Amino acid sequence: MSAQATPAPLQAKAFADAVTAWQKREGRQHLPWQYTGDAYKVWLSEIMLQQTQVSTVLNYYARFLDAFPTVADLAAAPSEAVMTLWAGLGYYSRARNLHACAKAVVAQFGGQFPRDVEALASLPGIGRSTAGAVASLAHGVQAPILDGNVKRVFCRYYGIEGDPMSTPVVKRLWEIAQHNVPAVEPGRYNQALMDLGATRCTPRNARCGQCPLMSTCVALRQGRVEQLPSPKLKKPRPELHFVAIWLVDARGCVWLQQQTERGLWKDLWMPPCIPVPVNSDSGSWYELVRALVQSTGLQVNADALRTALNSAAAQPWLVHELTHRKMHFKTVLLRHDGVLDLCKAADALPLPKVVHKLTEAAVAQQNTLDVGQGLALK
DNA sequence: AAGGCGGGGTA
DNA sequence: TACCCAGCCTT
Repeated sequence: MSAQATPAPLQAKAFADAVTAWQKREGRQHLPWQYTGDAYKVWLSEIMLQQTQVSTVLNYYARFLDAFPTVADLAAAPSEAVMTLWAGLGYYSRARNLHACAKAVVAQFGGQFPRDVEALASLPGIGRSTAGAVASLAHGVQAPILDGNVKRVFCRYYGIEGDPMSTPVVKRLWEIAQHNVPAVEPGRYNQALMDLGATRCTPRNARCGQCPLMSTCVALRQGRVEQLPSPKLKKPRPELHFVAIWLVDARGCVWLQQQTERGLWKDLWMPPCIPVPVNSDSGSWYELVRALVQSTGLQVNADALRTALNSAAAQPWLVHELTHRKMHFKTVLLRHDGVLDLCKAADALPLPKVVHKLTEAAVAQQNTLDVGQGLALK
């Protein structure tokens, strides 16, 4: 072998030893769910961390654990309490599955999370990767994980081309993950891979000089670190426009509806929102808004409605961006001199972030409005 | 196999 | 602005 021979990727045991030793020196050691041996804490953190960064999760995790110290507490809680604590974290099916999973753990496993990966993966909201994380991190079971961080580390270290979300690449990555996970300290090893992806093998500006795998990394040797994983093909996001009806009563309560259709923000509470063409004028909104408000039994003053619509139209669009669409809102502010039914405290309802934005827009539109008192339900 | 699903951190 | 994050479920 010549002096210039390029070193091959490490064998499984050497690979695991290298990253595990690195984790003990330089990995993350003080996250609140780490090294507790508590499957409930590991599971709760893993669900929250799906598609969500650590810094965002920390506060939600602490509040959840305070409200529901055990899986039995969570299982016994009302759905609305779970959703309200989750509100703002996004991907709300995670919260519904979280609650269903807690109930299943109590009903099927006596309140103890199973050690077996297959059993874990059969539970709501737990897929193959999360099952591997809970089994290895909480129970020391030899099980692999494959999240976004691990995919990036493997794609670079082994020089794997292709969309990392595509079926053939995912299949190969799982084979590597399965092959490399060690029998000894599998949890520490999995933690090492996640820490590497989060702190060294980052999407951009990777810190290869501080990586324990730098001497055998294919992407680094070939100068392709910034090119791998291969970029996903991006699709254009639909842009949707809505008129939000902000109907406030004499007490400052606001009319909200629970989203019952499957889809975006299901189970959460929002003011009624009417889809409108982007360049529509306020005159074309009139009949839609009038019919919607009258459907509640309230009478609508035509002049007041015209004024409110014109005021709304004069506002800039409020933009709310999601991964898969871009939404624009204008807020029509309407007053009701009486009292709307079923008033509840705002902090007892799950509201998506966009409702907080709409609240600010309504306050800005008429700064005498007090929206902090409660919410009217219809 | 493809699409839907939130919100925020980061460069 | 664009990318992407401790993915899973439904169709």
